Amino acid sequence: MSQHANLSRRERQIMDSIYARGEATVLDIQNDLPNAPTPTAIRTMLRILMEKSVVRRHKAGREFVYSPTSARRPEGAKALKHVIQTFFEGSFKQALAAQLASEDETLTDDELRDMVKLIKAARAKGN
Amino acid sequence: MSQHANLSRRERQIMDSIYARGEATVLDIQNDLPNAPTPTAIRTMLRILMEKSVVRRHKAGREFVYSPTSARRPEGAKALKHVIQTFFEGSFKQALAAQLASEDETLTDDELRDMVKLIKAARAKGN
DNA sequence: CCCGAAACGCTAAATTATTAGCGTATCAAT
DNA sequence: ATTGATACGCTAATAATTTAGCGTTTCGGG
Repeated sequence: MSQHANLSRRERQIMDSIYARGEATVLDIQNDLPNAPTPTAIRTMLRILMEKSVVRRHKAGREFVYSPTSARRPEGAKALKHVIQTFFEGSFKQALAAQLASEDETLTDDELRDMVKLIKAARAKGN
Repeated sequence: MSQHANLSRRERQIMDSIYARGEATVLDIQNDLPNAPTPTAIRTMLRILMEKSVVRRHKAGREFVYSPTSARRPEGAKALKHVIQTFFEGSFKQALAAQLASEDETLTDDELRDMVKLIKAARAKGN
């Protein structure tokens, strides 16, 4: 199971921030968090997350930069799968339909065209 | 923002169970939860979730059946969007690519064909 | 009608999560 | 070298979550 699922609310929010950015400083994270606490509080969470081995860090100048220990794509795939399982009866197709029906259309025509290509390539490969 | 994001870990797990099933009894939920606590504990969480107005319930025979107050699809769309934002740089296309690349191929050829149709229809409509 | 099984709610206890306080270290500019 | 600004970690407090205990209710079968 994705480690993500076992994290507390704050821990997850912090991981979301780090994943969305690729890597992040304490201040980056503070900017992303809803009802952000003090930097010190965030550092405490980060220390815990390090103890759990879900983040690591390196020094950049005077400050630390935090990044996930698990690569983004695999984690994303798991998260995606979970959402599809929970809300779309396990059907990616339904998720796609929902996205296409979404009001705030974020998909450009170019992207749609690319997606068709991706799918066709997958079908070809599947044969 | 999706209410989902503000819930505690257990609350979220419970909501996931209810959403995945459409509706659920206490025992259903207990079956779904990792490290499931006693039914009484689950009832407490459900009571809290009711106070937060995220679930409602109705009686079926001797027991209660719980269901979400927010419809599944809109919630799913929000959850999906969040995952895409967090792990795929906001690009649904990338999420699709990840899914297609996924080892455990859950997408049948039929589904892929349908997806192409959906996309084409969306493009046509977009013009 | 009475009993046992199964479900329930309330409430208090225990565990976790979340936060801030406070003293220390680092760095750059004077 | 001293000062000021910024970042840090440890630790203890506060707050929230999570859990189980216990008495009550409900329902079906004897």
